[in-house]
Amino acid sequence: MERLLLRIDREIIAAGGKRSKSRAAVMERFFRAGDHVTVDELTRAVRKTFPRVGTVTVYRTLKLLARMGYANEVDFGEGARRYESNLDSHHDHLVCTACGTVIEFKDPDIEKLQDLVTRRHGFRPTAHRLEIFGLCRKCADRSAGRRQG
Amino acid sequence: MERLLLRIDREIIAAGGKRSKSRAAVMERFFRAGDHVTVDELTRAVRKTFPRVGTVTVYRTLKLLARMGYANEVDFGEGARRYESNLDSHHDHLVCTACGTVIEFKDPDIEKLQDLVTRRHGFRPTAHRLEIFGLCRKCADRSAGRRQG
DNA sequence: CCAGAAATTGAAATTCACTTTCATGTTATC
DNA sequence: GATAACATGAAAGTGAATTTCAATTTCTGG
Ligand SMILES: [Mn+2]
Ligand SMILES: [Mn+2]
Ligand SMILES: [Zn+2]
Ligand SMILES: [Zn+2]
Repeated sequence: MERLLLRIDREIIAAGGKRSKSRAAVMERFFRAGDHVTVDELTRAVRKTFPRVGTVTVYRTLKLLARMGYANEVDFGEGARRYESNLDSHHDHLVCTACGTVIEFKDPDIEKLQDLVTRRHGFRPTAHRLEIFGLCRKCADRSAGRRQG
Repeated sequence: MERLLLRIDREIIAAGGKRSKSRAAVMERFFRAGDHVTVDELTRAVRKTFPRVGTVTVYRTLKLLARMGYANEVDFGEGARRYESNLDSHHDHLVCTACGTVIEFKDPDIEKLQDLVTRRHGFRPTAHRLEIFGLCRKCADRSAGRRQG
């Protein structure tokens, strides 16, 4: 983690950038924070320790991390996009429309079938996203309980 | 098609609405148009025959059709959402990032595997979307050709 | 330590898709 | 055709995201 931040910093400098406290604070919080965070959420979190950090810097830092491959933009159709760290391998999402919980999953079989589909259409895939919306276990149980009294 | 429009009109009236020329024009164009159309695109198309139709009416009509189940909102992350008619059964999309072509596909095996995933997590699915981004056959060929001279 | 050059910051302005408002026009009903 | 309800569209309003720009910070190297 400390390692990661150093590595990213070095990469930024190698590309002609300079270090900065605000950006460092944003990055640290981002990689510590639970994933799938909005710019607004992250800004509030960062400001607990660095109250003067502007929203713009959070926008810029997350865009930068995404460009460098350390973060992913995701969009669950809520109106604001979310970011997740891109340190571990690809996964897809179950999104609870009641409580907002996001469950990550990997399914190699689905991925294989996706490859077949694209091949069948002469399509050369570069990225994909699979999102399943519905009720997480907790919310499903709750609504079932309510239904039965 | 004429049938469809009549049916929708009847449904609107049954719900306390009234007929309207603008809305009729939008609906007709929408169901004739190729799918995956933006509000802006559809507005321009409608205005070829009804120049006075406002963007707002297109927004409202598409929202209405979506609420009534005759249209779907889709979002390929371009900044503006798209609409498609919802007359035939569910499908997913291959989206060419070079030319914008959208290929629709159905894969029951993938859907089955999705069901397994959700079951494994005690998740009750209500909707999902699977989008694969990349190059369509044409664009893939073109870029391959360029690479080889 | 001290310029000076270049990158970074954040407040404010801007953009853009989309929604809301509201005065006016249309449609249905009696 | 009078009346009430609905639909329309121009204009104003929202809200997320981006751009602008003057001020600040970081780095270099004398
Ligand atoms: Mn994730
Ligand atoms: Mn489609
Ligand atoms: Zn839930
Ligand atoms: Zn293409």
